[in-house]
Amino acid sequence: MMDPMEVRELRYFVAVAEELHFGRAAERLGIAQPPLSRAIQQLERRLKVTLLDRNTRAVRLTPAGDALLREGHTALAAMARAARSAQRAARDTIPGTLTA
Amino acid sequence: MMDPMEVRELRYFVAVAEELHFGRAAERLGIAQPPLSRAIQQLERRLKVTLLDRNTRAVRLTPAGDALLREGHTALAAMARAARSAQRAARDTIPGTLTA
DNA sequence: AATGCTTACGGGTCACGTAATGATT
DNA sequence: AATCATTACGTGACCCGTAAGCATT
Repeated sequence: MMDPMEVRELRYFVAVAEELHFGRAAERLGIAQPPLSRAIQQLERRLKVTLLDRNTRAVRLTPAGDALLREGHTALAAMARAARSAQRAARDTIPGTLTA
Repeated sequence: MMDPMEVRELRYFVAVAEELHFGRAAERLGIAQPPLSRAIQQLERRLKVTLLDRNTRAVRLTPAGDALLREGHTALAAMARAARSAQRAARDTIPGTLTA
């Protein structure tokens, strides 16, 4: 019932958290504001946590949002590293020198 | 054109890589074999890397697959940790003690 | 013939963009 | 009135399960 956070959601959140502005974040991500707004809501629902205060004009991070921003960078980096690691291993493999 | 690996794909791959058997991995994931098989193919296409040798009867890891399995665990853990970190920060926040 | 991965096919969900709405300055 | 996030609405892509296909033992 509580499935894991997806990379796309986290990427979107990081963009908003860094820009503190949905419009600029959407532009940076190459999407429109509405899907970005919805993705953040979905992530908040998934985690059952409020990540952003957008009461007034300004968008600000909640403590939970601040924590997710910091750990989020690490997590996204780890995902990217895993992918690169596989690609490097493939590149460094001389066809015929298999692990077996 | 080369978008990032998703958590679902990596989770599926780890299951197959650990079981070395699509049927058991699918059962463990609570899905059918076909979507699992397709997800692995999609991941291989995305990374442009062959992760599994399923020529003969047995399923075996390629060097790239082996690398992804090891780094993959770390990455999935980092994603889960980021989520928990946000939830913990929210829980530890007394309503009224905001960062501002 | 049995086992096991893959391809074919149909359906439901999800993510997106455009347009309209609401709220704040 | 202007700015900016959200909700409404329709469409295309994606993911899944069932069924059929194909290869190996």
